[in-house]
Amino acid sequence: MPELPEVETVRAGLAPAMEGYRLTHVETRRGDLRIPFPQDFVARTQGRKITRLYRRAKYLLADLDSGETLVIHLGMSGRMSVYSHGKRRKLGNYVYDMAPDGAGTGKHDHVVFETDAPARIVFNDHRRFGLMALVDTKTLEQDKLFRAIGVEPLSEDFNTAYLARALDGKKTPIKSALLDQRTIAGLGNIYVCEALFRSHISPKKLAGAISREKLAPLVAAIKKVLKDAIAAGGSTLRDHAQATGDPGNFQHHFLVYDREGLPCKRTCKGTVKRFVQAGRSTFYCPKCQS
DNA sequence: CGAATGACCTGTGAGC
DNA sequence: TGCTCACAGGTCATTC
Repeated sequence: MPELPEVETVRAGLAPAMEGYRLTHVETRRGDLRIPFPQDFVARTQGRKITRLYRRAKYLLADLDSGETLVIHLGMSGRMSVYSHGKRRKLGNYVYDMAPDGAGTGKHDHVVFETDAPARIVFNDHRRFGLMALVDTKTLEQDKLFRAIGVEPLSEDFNTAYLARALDGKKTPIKSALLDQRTIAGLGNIYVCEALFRSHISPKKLAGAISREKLAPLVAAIKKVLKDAIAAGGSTLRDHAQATGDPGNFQHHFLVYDREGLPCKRTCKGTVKRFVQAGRSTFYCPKCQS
């Protein structure tokens, strides 16, 4: 599911039910996610207050009042769903439904948190590429999971100068370079395809061979497509849902992704092609991306 | 060293 | 109806 806009959308929907609240009950229902839970996961989370909920790259991070940070990655198919206790309830700008019978006991419901919002938060991930971990908050950025991660694309640190330096001399195609989390944090297959289309750059172009004049439009396109996607609640192809259960809407704004064989949305009269690059589908218009 | 490949896991939709 | 195949938002270990 989730690239930066989807994770950011989930974060925004979780915050009213988690931030500032206490985890009154924690249950792990299945331990074999991508990284198995620590044995004492419940002991280290239950009873703790969440002081801050934020995002780094495609990770959701919840600082606990114990000095540890709960790290959550949604993998390809992970969801975090919030259900209100007792009645449908508005918290912040979100309205949360009551839990249907059996919420949190499904086949792929791996973790259930109760908070004193009061709400039940269910982590569901049928492919189990996701993970939860606990790391020391003070040394989070040095942790194995984070120490090699590149800049946040929506920060001021991500600019033409940074990208020029990051791509300099790289002989890998630009598509692969942008997917590499060490270059930029949070881009995935959809938004790389969309950003390259929007800046007229072929995904096959070698990263180090992109002209200086094309870097500024690429940086701008990345920021714009991510912001627009966040505003739309992310893209729902199959699995992505917001914390309220609602789908995202940005899939209706794709210009190339998942449009194989359809006409290019520009006036070039080209046709969108799909091919496999580094094991992933790439969508592009050969006529107006070079 | 950097870059390419396949493995991890389940579900779904297309085609026969 | 039911089979088989291709494919899906990500990362990581292994190989060249």
